[in-house]
Amino acid sequence: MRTKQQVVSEFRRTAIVDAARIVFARRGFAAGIMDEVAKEAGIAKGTIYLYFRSKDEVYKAVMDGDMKALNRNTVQKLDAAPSLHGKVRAFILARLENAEARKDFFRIMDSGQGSLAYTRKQYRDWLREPVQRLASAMDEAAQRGEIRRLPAEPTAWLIADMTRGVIQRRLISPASDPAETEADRLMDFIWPSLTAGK
Amino acid sequence: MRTKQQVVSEFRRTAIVDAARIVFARRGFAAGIMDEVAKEAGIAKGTIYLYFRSKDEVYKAVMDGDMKALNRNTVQKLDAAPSLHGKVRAFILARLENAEARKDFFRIMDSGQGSLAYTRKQYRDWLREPVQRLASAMDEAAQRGEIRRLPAEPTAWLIADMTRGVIQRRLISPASDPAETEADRLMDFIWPSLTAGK
DNA sequence: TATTATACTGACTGTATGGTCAGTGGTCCA
DNA sequence: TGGACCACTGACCATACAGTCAGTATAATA
Repeated sequence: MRTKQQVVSEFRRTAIVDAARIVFARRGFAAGIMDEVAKEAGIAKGTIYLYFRSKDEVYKAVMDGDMKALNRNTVQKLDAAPSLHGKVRAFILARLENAEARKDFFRIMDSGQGSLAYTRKQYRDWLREPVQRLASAMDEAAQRGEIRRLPAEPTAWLIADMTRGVIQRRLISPASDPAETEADRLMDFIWPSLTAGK
Repeated sequence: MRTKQQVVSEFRRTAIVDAARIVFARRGFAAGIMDEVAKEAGIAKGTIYLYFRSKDEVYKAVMDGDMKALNRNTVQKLDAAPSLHGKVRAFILARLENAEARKDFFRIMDSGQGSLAYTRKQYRDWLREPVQRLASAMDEAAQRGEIRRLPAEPTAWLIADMTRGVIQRRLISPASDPAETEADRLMDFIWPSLTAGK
């Protein structure tokens, strides 16, 4: 049973992280000032420092939370799809839609601002789980003869890289097509490559 | 005939831009302080402001110069290749090798720091020429029946996005394979997709 | 209701740094 | 040789902002 205290405390933490996400997305990490985060959260700046050690900690909290949610979401949709084709598409679509729904977060994460070293070091770890799921699915499909034999893990990373590249372009020049269309276009490109010679 | 004055002036500008590239790459834009740029260039800080209006201007000079050089290089190699396969590979390899050779610049450009808005707005324009060359080459090859018919420009952008994604990964986790190998791996993935059904 | 404990506030501090400008020294011409 | 010119210098200024902490409001307890 959580005490009233704990509930309030968690509420504040969440409010701060939410506010920080908005401010960092709007201005970037360096120009996203703590006074503004406080204002956005409707509290005094000092209060933030009751919950977080530093600006950097707040940044990490934003990144960690969103990244975990995104990866959970990706893995879930990937697992739910029956075929390999569906799984690859699910992976791509989950990333694209998330980028759409949470432009804020993706702008931060994309721009790699803030504790750069931290972001860099974490990036591969964050992505590892969904990518490895994808790789396993590809391995199994290859054994069933559905796709050609290819190095599953590098290829899965390649697909992740492609998706990321497309997301970045869509953030830069306002997305022209809906995520579904973009996912289909990507699949049109990827699938022949996986099945060539089959 | 350039006057002695002009020569010295150009020399200084270059020295400043070179120093700025190093410092910004080392620390990022925000933390790359002008005192350090001056020190790196072996001049006083005030001198920088004789040649550039602001820190932002210096940043733009770094980006513009490097971007133009990179694109010139890409187009040149692309044009030199005889076949479409060669052209696509040349495009990828040029980007990869440049990223390798000028990690500094790519770290800045990748991290999108500095005048963010500027970088974002320019990015598509910068890439447009090489990408459109690639698209034309693909169109021609499609007409010759070498590859399947597909929307050339979106596909060319996709290849550019893929390449960028791979470059980013190689910057994050120290590149394990030489650029040539990576280019081949990418081609193994891309080419079947372009020729599927042929 | 009085007392203690706890959460919160926001004015303030210290520092970092972009940009300035009065002064210096070297160069060139008369 | 003198002096006008100007590229260059670096101490200095103004500002912005992360983080602090003495003080206040609110809630819990007796």
